[in-house]
Amino acid sequence: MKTPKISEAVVRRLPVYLRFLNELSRRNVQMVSSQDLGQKLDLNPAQIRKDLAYFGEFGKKGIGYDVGYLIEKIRQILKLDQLIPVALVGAGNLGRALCNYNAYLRDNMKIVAVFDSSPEKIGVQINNLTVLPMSALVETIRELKVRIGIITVPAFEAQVVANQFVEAGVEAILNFAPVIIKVPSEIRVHHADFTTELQSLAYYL
Amino acid sequence: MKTPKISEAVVRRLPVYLRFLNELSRRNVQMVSSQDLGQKLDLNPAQIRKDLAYFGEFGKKGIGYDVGYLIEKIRQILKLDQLIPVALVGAGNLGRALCNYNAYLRDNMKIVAVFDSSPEKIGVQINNLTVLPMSALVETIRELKVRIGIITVPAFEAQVVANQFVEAGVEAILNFAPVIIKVPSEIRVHHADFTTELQSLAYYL
DNA sequence: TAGATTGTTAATCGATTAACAATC
DNA sequence: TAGATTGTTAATCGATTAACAATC
Repeated sequence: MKTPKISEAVVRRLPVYLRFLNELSRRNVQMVSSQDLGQKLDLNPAQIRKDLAYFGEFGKKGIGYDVGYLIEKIRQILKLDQLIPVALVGAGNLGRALCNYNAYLRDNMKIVAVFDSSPEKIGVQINNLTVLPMSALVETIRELKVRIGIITVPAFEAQVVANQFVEAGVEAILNFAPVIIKVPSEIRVHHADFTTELQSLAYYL
Repeated sequence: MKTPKISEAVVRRLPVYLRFLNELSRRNVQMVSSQDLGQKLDLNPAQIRKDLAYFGEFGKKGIGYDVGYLIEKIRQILKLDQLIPVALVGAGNLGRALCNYNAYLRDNMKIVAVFDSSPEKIGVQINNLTVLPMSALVETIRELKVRIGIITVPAFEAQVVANQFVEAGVEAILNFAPVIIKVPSEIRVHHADFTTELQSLAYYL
């Protein structure tokens, strides 16, 4: 489990593997080959084998991969074998959608705090969480040991929220606002903006 | 405006350029250099120049790019100079969030129809659209000349919805469901699943 | 003119794919 | 044993970056 420069492309595929493996597990499938995986996930089998081989020898030659064992290993790699507290800022439609999405509960990620800047949102209940004011952000995040912050505020507020996350000691940020946010290099930011997604799709019409 | 094999990476950056150029335009900035852009967007200036050069000579040597002109050109490239009707299936939290997101209205994309399979959702008003039953999907999409379909249903329903989109003649699909959907190769699919996004982020903790 | 910045070619870097020995 | 599939090296492919002549 050392890190000999794993590319981002590899890391992004791991959750996709995990998701499908979980489905196989639910269907009580015991073993799976890189060929099977490749077919279902539209990926080259050699690539899948190579991706996994970065982290260890998880398969059996001539047989394939044990589904349960591989799930366990990928969860370890992604650090999903521990509870990861997440905070979200922006209790709008998107924010509420993410809160209600409990799919990641199974994978040990949990939104433990929700914040908003507008007074009429504060105190509102979302999925047994009470929306807190921005003034409570830094302290609450420190108390709850939040490691990942999600930003679902309008673009013009995103950088301010990011700054607060950084101040509070968050290690990674998932930004849904349509703007590039700047943070110190030791903090990881992923951008998940669906307007750019939709616009790039238009190119192929 | 011919297509000498433009890579997906290039196409994905164009909306990011466009977004920032729009902001410059709002601020009445006339000209911008690849250096400026690169700094703001965390990209290599040479890459930006190369990306744009695939589509034409939009800049002026020694000067930079005219903001308004570049906006116009990128909008043409992305086909955002015409109205693009979009349909959405799945009137849950995420679906409603996307409907309310009117940011893409400015960019000529418009959600013109919303569908859901559960009876209690049908007839509900979302942003002056009435949620329609799945049985109306194919006919409505053909009538409204919908070109892009958005899927915000649970994973187990996503493939069925995709099949209906294909039958109705949609040209591209944006899938938010956490599952790989299979469509004929002439139809473009982008996956925008934030659970995989969040999980890959955990790797970097 | 001098300084700046593009468009483009060449060099570098990195990621994907093919191939195959090892082995279950 | 024969067939299948991994782990891994080598080959290929593609994308990013550097460099610089052209030129505003």
